Amino acid sequence: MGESKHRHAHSDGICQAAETDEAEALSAIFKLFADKTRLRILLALYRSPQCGCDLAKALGMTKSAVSHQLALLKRGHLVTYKKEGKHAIYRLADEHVFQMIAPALTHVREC
Amino acid sequence: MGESKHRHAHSDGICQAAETDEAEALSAIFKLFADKTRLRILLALYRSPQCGCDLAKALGMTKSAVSHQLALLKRGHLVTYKKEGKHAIYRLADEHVFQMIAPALTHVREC
DNA sequence: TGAACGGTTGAACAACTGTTCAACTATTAA
DNA sequence: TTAATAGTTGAACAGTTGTTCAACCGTTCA
Repeated sequence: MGESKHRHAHSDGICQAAETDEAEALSAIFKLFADKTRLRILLALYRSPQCGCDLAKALGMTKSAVSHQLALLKRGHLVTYKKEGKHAIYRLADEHVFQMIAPALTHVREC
Repeated sequence: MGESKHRHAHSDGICQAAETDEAEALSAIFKLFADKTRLRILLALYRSPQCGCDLAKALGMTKSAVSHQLALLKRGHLVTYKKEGKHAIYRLADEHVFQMIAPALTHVREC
């Protein structure tokens, strides 16, 4: 119990991930962030929840392209939406999105 | 100064990223994490620095495949290496790697 | 009713990506 | 020297992925 082969006291969870196919699940999440369009959508929704129509205008892309990407983000539980008449208002699912992006931003700006 | 259109007090950095092509740089980093093999390499190096040869054995992959992925990780400043005789000892570049993976792991386990 | 708008969907295409293979360099040991 | 090991590299291939296009559904408003 008290002994450990690891250098890091907080590494148990991460080391476990290395040995199982949890790595596959992990990569699936990172894939969602690994696209410029999806990132811009997430960042726009972070600023304020909005409908797909406004997103398309803000990004200068077609409704279809945005809808396809939103579908992936929905499937990955990164965004939620509720229908309001003609519109579908999208918003970030939780604070994880911010917690994922912030350290990446730090890394970008330090390189 | 005191007023803000945003819901989040800590959002300035992130909102800036949405408007510039910093989103492209961001996605480039996430791409490095968005592959099972590269994640397994990073997680193995987190446990302990080691040579490419041992990595290949641990992952059950060819030296070539591992070397290709290590080259990408080097280019992205996620790992460093030093040559020691025949071997090249790889290690994580900094703590960012852990800070990027930890919240993703949380998200995986909560879904 | 019908037109306009918001949104979704599937197929098709081009672009990208990860692995394999073969050839190569460099170091170590016999 | 030769053989073996560690590692890199570029081309080629298959698999994946993001956008476009066209067709479609549901809601609103005239």
